[in-house]
Order: sequence, then C-alpha cells, then structure tokens
Amino acid sequence: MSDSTIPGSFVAADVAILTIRDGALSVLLIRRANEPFQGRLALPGGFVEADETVEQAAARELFEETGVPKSASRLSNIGVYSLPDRDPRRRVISVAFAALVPNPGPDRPGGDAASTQWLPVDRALKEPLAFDHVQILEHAAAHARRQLEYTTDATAFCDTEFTVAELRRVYEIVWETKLDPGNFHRKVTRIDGFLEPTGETTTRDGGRPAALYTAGSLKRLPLPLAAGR
Amino acid sequence: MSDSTIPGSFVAADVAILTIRDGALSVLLIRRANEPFQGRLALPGGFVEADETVEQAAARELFEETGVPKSASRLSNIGVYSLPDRDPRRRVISVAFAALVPNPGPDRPGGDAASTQWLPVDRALKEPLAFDHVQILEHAAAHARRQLEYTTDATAFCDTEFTVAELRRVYEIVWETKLDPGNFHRKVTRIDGFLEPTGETTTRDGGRPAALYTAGSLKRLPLPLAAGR
DNA sequence: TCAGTTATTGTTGATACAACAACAAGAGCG
DNA sequence: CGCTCTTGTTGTTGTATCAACAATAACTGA
Repeated sequence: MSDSTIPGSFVAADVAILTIRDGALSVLLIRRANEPFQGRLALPGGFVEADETVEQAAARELFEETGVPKSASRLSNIGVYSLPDRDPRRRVISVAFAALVPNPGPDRPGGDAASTQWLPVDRALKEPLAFDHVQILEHAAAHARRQLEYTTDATAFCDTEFTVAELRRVYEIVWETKLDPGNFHRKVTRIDGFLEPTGETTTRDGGRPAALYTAGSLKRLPLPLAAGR
Repeated sequence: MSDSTIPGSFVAADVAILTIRDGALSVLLIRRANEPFQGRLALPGGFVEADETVEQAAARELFEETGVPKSASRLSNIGVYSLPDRDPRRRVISVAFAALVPNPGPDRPGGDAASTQWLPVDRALKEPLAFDHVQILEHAAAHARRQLEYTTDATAFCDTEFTVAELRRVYEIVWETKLDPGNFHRKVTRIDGFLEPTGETTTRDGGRPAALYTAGSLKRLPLPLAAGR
C-alpha cells in the first residue's frame, strides 16, 4: 500500500449489448466519430463520471444507445481490461459488461441513429474493432453462453411474455444446438421460480396455442441446463 | 462517449487470499498502518502502477504478502467496487480478486510479518474491516464456493502432490458438507484431466496408503461437482 | 373435413448416482 | 506375529434422471 505515488487512470465502462436477431446472437456496435480509431466499429462505452458507479455508467450507456431501461435487461460484469497501451492516447482501464436485451425489432437504434448497428457476433468478431474490443466481445459471448447454463438469464432475450418454444430457441441459437422440444418443455416448467404462467396463450408461432409465461424470480438454476446430453 | 470531460480516478487491486487452515476457509488480512481506517483489518491491496495490468498488480500483492508466486495460485477477478464514497478521502475504484493458495503452514507471513494474519472467513466477516472489504470478502467466499463446483480450482488449495482424501476435505470444508469417500473417489478419478497420478503413495493421513496425484491440465469440469445430492 | 404445424404429455430403456457393503493395505500394540 | 484400528479403494444395488421417441391436443388455412 504505497500511498505516496498514486498514478491516476481513466476508467471507462464498455458494454456488449447482446440480443437475438434473425436467428443469430448479435451485438450492437457504433461507428466511432472521433480519434482514436476514428471510423472503426466499437462497443458502446464511456468514461465513468465522478458521481456514478461503473454499473451505473454501463446502464447509462445501455439506455443512451438502445432506450432499454436497466430493469429490462440483464447486465453483468465480464472483466477488466487494463493493458497499459490498450488506448494509444492515454491510459484507460475499461470495465466491460454484457447486457442481454430482448430483440429490439426491425431496426430502430434508440440513440444517435445512423452510427449504430446490430451485427451477428461471429461477423462482428471478424471486423477490426477499435481498441481490444474483439477480445472483450469474445469474452462477452463466452460469458453469455456459460451464463445460460447456470442462470435464468435466457429469459432476458425474450419479451416480457414468451412461450416455452421461444425460450428454447434462445438456447438453440446461443448454444448452436437442437434441443428436444418435449424434454425441454418438461425441464424448464418443472423448475420452481423459473417461469410464471400468465394463464394466456398465443398462436403467434403457429400450430397449437402455447401457454405464455413471464420470467420468475429465480436467478440461479438449481441444476445446470446442459446442452447436448 | 463524451471525450470532453474526463474525470480521473485511482484504481486499486485488492486480493482476498484464501486458503484452508485448521479445517476452515481462511483469509489473509493486514492491519492498516495508515489513514484512512488506521488500525482496522483490511484485505491486501494497492494501487495499479502505470506499467502494469490489474492482474499484475494483484499478483504483486499476493507475492509481497505471502511469497506465493502467481503460478502456484489460482487468481480470479471477482468484481469491481466503485461506490463514489467507498474511500472517504478520494475516489478509488477497486478491482477485487480471489487467490486460492495452498496451506502456508504454521505461521510464516511472507511479507511485513507482524501486521498480517490469517483468519477464518466467518470470523473475518464479523470484523469491522476497512472500506467495503466485508462485502468484497463475502463475494470472494461465495465466488470460491461456486468456483469449486464448475472448475478444478479446489486443487489450488492443496500442495503440488495430494491424495484424493485431501482434495475431498477441501470440498467438505468449503461447502460445509460431508461427502461419501467412495463415491467422491470414483467421481474425481474418472474425470479425464482432473488428476494426474504420480505413481507414489503416502500414509501421512494414516490407514491404507493413498495414491498421490498432481493437478491435471483440465480447468473446467465437464459436469459440475455437486454438494448434497 | 383434412392436412399441416406446433404444444404438451407418455413411455421406456439406458445411465448416473447415493447409500452402503466389502475388501485392501498400511500402523501400532500386545 | 496376529489382532485391531484406520483409511483408501472397489463392488453392488435400488432409485432417480434423462434422452429418445411416440402419442395426443389444439389451433390455422385450404
């Protein structure tokens, strides 16, 4: 604890805003207007202000770019990126978050319109993103995939009311697997606190009407939901 | 991304150095010599220097306090603590880590001797620790407990060579459960890459000689090791 | 009415696991 | 040396779980 030399830093919060679009896990990117990395695609982010926590800064970025209130998403810390030269100009330590949000629909970037765009994660990872954002995005995607095994976060990708099949599709897309509809249905409906039935049904996916559910209060699954077993 | 106002911060790395001592999950605490919180117990930590990452700063703290090289421990990021007033003097954002180290033996604090001490985590949590270190320690302990389910990190609490029973005791202590010796033995020895047999045996725990193992290359368990099931 | 589609529930054979029993291999002691 | 004590390791078995697949339910649209 050397209180004598105290090197100051700048702390930023960067957010990988993830959703399911057109059958693919996708991320919201912005095109940078300023140096450094002018013109490059980057994750939304900004400096942490004096009166806010890093979580609040991340939630602010999320809202500014998508209009999604923090309560309607699942925001989780995925790491700290602190290589001394990750920003060519000055030292910036970045705290990265992943935000899981429902499909925002056709195309209506909430914030500064033209400069933001959704891109499937696999394609985004091939882009020359600004800073170390390729690495951050890789970690965010891996984090989301793991998160789906142990938590109920998959519901964050769905609208407030959703069917079991819609939830199943989330897992199938993020994990890139096929899941047995019957077994999946039993599994998730049996877990107490995962899904709350609304009593309503819908036929929006065709076929027999499906019961509608909202996300329950359970956050952590008692038994992990496994892929391919 | 407001590049105009750039509020600087100080970034610190705090480390909850955990081990198994006297049958309890324990943490290394230091008694603070300076204000703020002079005289209070605190987690080891310090500011991140200009030329190092937060991980390097944490590893440096770990080595300074225990002499344990980073390679002999499992160091993992457990969160960022950034309430604006968590440090009464100036804004300090803390990146917290948990380090799992083998039992350091009777009592030989590597660093500045008299001011460091091991304390069982439950007792440490009742102390009025400096800053928000109670919260950090709570999270670190919870993190370690969860980590043991999904990863092979339990081996970090053992010496380089250890028996299956010694490993089992780690789980029993951290999870506060009893595990069936036979079933546990089968389970862990069946998992490929978890344990590497050395060919040697030991009778240091009494009874029939037990085979010695070293930690394998596997980091993440294919199936979680569950308590009470 | 019938075909098509999806939802939900049943059935079943294989598998995994917890509980417990049995056996192995040393130490200590008379 | 034989006996007991202790712990490690392997067997056995009834039960619970689960994946695979079949059957049925409830709608839409032709």
